Amino acid sequence: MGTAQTGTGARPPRATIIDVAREAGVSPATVSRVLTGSKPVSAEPEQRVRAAVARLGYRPNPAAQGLLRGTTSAVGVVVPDLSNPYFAEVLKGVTNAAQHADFRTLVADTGEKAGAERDAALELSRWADGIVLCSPRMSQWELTELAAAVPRLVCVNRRSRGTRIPAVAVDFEAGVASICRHLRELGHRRVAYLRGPARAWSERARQRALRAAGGPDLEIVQIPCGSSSVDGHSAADAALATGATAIMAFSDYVALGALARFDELGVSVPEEISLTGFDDIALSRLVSPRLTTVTVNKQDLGLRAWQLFVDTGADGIAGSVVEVTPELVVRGSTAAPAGVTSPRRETVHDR
Amino acid sequence: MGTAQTGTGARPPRATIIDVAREAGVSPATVSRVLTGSKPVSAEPEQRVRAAVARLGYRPNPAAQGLLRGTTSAVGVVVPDLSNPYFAEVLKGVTNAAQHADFRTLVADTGEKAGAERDAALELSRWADGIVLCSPRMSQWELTELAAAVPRLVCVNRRSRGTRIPAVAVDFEAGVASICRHLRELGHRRVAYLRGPARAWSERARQRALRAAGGPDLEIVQIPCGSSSVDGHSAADAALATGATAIMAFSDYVALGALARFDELGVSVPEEISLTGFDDIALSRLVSPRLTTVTVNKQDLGLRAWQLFVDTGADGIAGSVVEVTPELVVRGSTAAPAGVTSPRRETVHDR
DNA sequence: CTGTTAGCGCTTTCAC
DNA sequence: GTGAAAGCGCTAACAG
Repeated sequence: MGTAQTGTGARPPRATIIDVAREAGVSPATVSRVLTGSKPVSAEPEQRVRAAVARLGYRPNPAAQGLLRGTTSAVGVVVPDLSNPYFAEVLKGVTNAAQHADFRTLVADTGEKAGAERDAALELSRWADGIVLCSPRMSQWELTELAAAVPRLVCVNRRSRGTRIPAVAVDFEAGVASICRHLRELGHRRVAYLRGPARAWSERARQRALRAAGGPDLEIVQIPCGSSSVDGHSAADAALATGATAIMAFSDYVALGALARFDELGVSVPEEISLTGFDDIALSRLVSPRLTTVTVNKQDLGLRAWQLFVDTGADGIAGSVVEVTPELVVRGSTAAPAGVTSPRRETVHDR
Repeated sequence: MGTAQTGTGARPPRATIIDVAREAGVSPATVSRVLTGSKPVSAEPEQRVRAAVARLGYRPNPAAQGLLRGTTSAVGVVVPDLSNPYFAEVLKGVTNAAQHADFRTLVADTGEKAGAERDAALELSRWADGIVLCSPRMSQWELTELAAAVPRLVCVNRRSRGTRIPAVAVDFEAGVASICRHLRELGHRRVAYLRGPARAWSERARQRALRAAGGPDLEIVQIPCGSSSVDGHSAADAALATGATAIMAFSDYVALGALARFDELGVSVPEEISLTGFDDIALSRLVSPRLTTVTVNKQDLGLRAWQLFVDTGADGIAGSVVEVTPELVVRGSTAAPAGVTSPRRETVHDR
């Protein structure tokens, strides 16, 4: 159908509803009614309107609609780092769900800078009906302030006790506990923990779990590290120096960095040292040995954030918190420490 | 500053410019002039306006501004798959650049479905001043049609001969050629190529390069594969069965899948078989052996796409094409084939 | 069932 | 240098 003029030449000014009305020989109101279905229109004019819409390639101007309706049909997503597959997956989860509901997704990357989060969220919120804030690094106080300024703020991986901010969060305590249990069962007694960013709520949650899990039969040695694979690579030597028989990394990403370092050093995993991650990113099953970790459905996290966003009425009530419990997946990177003949369980729970 | 009411309770209806005007004892026009700087305003009223703005937490309604100005200050990015780190990086590049210019970024994920691209782009374009289309899988004809319907369409990794669509694209031919040269120099004479998606322009470009590189001293055996690591994992056996001494994968992601399969099979890389990727994603230097590949700055690709978007006037002229030449990085996954004592170059060009 | 009218929040002439 | 008024494109009241 040679309707649209192809390629070359000047672009026609975008058709307005008035153009369509004129073209169809009806009033703008009728066009609107056909398009929104807000009120019944008889068959014959409806046909003419639809034909005119198609002929002119008309699509309503969302700015005008938004101005009138007072909503944007958009949701903003603020993430610390799009390069991090974890956040990319969460974003994908939100986007897919939003697309399904005819919502647009706006995205902002704060470059891991806690100071940028507030402004990014505030700015995006002008253009959106609400914000999904991923793993905010900002202070509790700032977050509370922000929640007051933004209509419908939903957090991912950040629960705030005092407030009514809806959130979906991984149960980091449970995840860390299951890793600790696994290592203890294998016979490990001394574990080095590669710490995440101090400002991250998820790191503080992990610390709570470690305090609970640590004891006379499981000593935890803390190693400052970070959240990237480069951090893991750098911290690996210090972890090794502690004499621990197992290393628990803040995340899979960090663990992969440590694994690469061990490879360089000729330290074999899991024979000489066991290694665990957190999150189960795609690559963790592509490395050798495959990484024992705790699995989190990241897209699902995004989907649930979207649902909270929807549930949270525009009036700002409802403040439910969804907790997602991660599952341990035992793969090749953990084994009994050298010398311990605990029955190495070959039952890999993977898949 | 107890300005913002914190947390609890009902949200105040967002302040309008009229509220500010009343609060400051001036007319809305003056408020507008202060905020946009479109015309000079004397000092004293300006102070009162700024104070009122701060007190009320006023921020202009972008829908109203957009309606009046006819622009959205937003750019749409359409990608096949946000889970793919390649596209996540490109998106990050665009977003960062856009943020810098006070533009919002809208994102859509087409789930690798060629049929969804057109609709996603069209829909996003209603809300944006233009679209960055990443690695479109749609037909040339569809793309041309789309370019006519969307103001300012910029493609990433897709050049179209006949049209004036601005694009930034990796020089896949040069990348493939450099890999072929590298393998031939090592002494390989028979190479299996793991094919990408047939619809991808980048795959067709690779095929052109392979036709040029193949010959009596370098036989290329084509293996149908795909673009994911799972595809690479599945196709690895067939590639092995060809008797080739080296495998060239469509991308790093695919190569990592193949590498995992070789690990399962106990086939050692590069001793028994050499393996190459394409793109140099972050994980390729975390696996063992580290992957020989061709490096592409993916965020830079996004940045350049943004620049093209800016350059392309709203009138739709200018149709320049930027070509990015990738560089070979030789790492541990390639070596001379067994039996050939070509001087194994230990000079790793990495970093 | 359909057309006319008013107005969403803002910017920008046009007068003063 | 400032205010009044018109209008961006659309939808929701109102008439008819």
